[in-house]
Amino acid sequence: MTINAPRGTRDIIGIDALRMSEFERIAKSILSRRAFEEIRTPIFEDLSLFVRSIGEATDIVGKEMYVFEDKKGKKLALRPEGTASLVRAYIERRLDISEPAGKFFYSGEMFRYERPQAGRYRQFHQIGAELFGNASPAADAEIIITAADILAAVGIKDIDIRINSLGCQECRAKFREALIKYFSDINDLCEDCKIRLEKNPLRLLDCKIDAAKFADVPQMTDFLCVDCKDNFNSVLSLLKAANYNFTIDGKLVRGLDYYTRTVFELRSSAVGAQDALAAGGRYDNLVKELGGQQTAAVGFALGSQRAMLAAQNTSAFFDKLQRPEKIFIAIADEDLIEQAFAYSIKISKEGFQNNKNISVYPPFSNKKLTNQLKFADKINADKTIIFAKTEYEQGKLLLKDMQTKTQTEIAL
RNA sequence: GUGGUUGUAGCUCAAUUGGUUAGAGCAUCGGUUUGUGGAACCGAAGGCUACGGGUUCAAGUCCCGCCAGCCACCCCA
Repeated sequence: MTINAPRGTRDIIGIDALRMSEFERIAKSILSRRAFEEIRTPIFEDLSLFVRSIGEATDIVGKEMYVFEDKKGKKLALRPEGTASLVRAYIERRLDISEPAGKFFYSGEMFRYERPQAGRYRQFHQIGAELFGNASPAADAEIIITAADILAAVGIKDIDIRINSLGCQECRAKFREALIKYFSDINDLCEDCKIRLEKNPLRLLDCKIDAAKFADVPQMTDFLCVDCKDNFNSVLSLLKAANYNFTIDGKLVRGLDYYTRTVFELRSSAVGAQDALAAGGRYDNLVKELGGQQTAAVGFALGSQRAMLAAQNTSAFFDKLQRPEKIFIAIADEDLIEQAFAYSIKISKEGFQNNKNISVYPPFSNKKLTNQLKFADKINADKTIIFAKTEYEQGKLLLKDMQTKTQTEIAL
């Protein structure tokens, strides 16, 4: 009986692993140029952290978390997203006091028990950034732009930036009431919408079945208070000033409870229904709610596998990759195996010390030279160094260029 | 969690509609006289048809279950 990878997980191998590493490299390099610092948080946390930050009523907390008890009966959960952990660390290390304007990013695996689909996995990789202590619309704009830049840098075209404002607690409450009133007058809501009306009326705006019935639904923008409205408009002007196109989407609401004011999603038509490649927003109350100082915050999270899926134009990617020069060591005479082996170890070590971008394949015995050269081809070796008795006794090796088929002698 | 759909060799697919021993291409491995590669030719290996039941003289093919992938919903990155 063979054992398979659990549902919704996968082995990333070969070219996909390369792409993944390269994607991470590009993202980190963009983030660090915008002064975000990396932070690595635990992969599991106290269950209550997620319940309090993401919200008890959300699906993520309600039915998608991997929850378990440790040997002392402590309730823990595999992280379903990154923001909660980061905020926890920010408060725990008292960065809200010592470094209130901190800018951080993370890159790692998240876990959600969902039904898998292309671009949706139970273990998935996210890269995200959080910008603390800055309530300025410029912070919102920078976060959105940074997420868009990462996607663009890996060759994703036609990124649709959707943006909305959820307002502050006051204006959201008014909007919520108006929505409840509006929807209560509609009789033939779908089953899901009836539940949403109870749990989270904002989510009705998202419904794909009933959307047609909501032609004259109240718009959030009409309920924003003066401050929130100014703030939203400033974010939009900043995006325009930096030449980023966007669509205002009054129906955009996010599934996590902690958002305030700006929310956004970056979509691509290059994938199926799982088209949100990155998303995020402002959450000015979360740090305080989790026990820190009142601290403004805004961030995004980006789904790496989804981004990979959307990045069909992968050539741009690999153009940037500096492939190492592959060197294969062959032996024409089997009794030179020890010398050849030691030599291969030696040059790979020197390559590391001198920072030379090479990869060395040590020799193996039992094979004819013909087969060794075939193998060199298969692995796409650039050079083959052959240990041959006659030349070796003169202190020489044969260096074969696999592309040009030319062969020269080199000193041992 | 709901509905739909698919599952045959490492990969892409066949198998005359229920009928002998499940085939092919690519990939793999070996060989073509042994110190020189990509081609060509010859050969080999590789399958309890995802898994488990059932119907039938007979099941890769039909039925049920189960697992997994995909599509949409739900949700979300």
